[in-house]
Amino acid sequence: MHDPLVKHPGYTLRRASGAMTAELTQRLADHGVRIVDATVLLWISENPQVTASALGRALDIQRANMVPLLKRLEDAGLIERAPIDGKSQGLSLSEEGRKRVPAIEATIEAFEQDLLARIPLQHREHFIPALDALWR
Amino acid sequence: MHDPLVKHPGYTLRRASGAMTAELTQRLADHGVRIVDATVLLWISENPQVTASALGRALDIQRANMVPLLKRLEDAGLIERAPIDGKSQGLSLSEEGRKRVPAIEATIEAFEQDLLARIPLQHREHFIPALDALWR
DNA sequence: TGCTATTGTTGTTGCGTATAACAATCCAGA
DNA sequence: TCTGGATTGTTATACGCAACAACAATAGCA
Repeated sequence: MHDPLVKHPGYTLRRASGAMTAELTQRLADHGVRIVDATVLLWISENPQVTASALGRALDIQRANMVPLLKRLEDAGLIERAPIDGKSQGLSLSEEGRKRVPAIEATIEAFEQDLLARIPLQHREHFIPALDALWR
Repeated sequence: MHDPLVKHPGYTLRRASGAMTAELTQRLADHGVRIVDATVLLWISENPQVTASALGRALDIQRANMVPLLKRLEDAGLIERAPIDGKSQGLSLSEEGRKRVPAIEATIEAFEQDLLARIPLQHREHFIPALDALWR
């Protein structure tokens, strides 16, 4: 059967992204978090007191969609909110969050290493620069 | 604000894929089709009488999810089904489908070219080989 | 012939994202 | 200082895509 989309960068990009996303989702399931949860936790860890809106802008997540996401993390006892002023609230890791984020981070780091290791050596250094040109 | 995921290939891959997917979705909207519709149409065009199951296997789409997809294309008058035997049916482009697929294909080709053009020259030839290693 | 695998299908669920709207609050310019 | 526009968090709703379980009908092989 003939594949009309072999050698098409956009198609290849979508397929590769889908495969890697599925794998990371699987690995993070052991920690009870989704990819987007882990991403947000890492951002909050690195930027304490960041605001929900600012976080949404950085990750390209609509403000409205941050609501259930943060609620989930708060219900899981991983993050805390503290009012900054009358309308903004700063996000930070809770005690429990600080305890569990390192393992999540380690899982992500291991995944990233494994991903990179699958790319033939001669192409490896070009991977991130090429992708960066498509969205940064 | 510090981004904890800069230089992470998996994260970069997801972001680049998302950006490109959004752009292609936009471009294909002019033709009234989604990305997955266009992909299926191209496959059927290159493989007349292909079966729904075989198509699903090639594109990693569950058999069950092919049903509404093909129904949409059939309702739009773009494809036709012809029984192969008692349980399989061959898919092919309809008259209308053959008329409209070339423009859709041209849109995709233009998109792929534009995508590639955004990647700095020294990284360009490494793009597809690197991605292929992640899913093929 | 009989058993297993395959095909198309239905129904349901979950996840991620998009849009519109709203009240409360802020901030900067007149 | 006042005020109008922008921002923040939130609700509700919808869409697109993928996953799973189950089923009847059929095909193909032992």
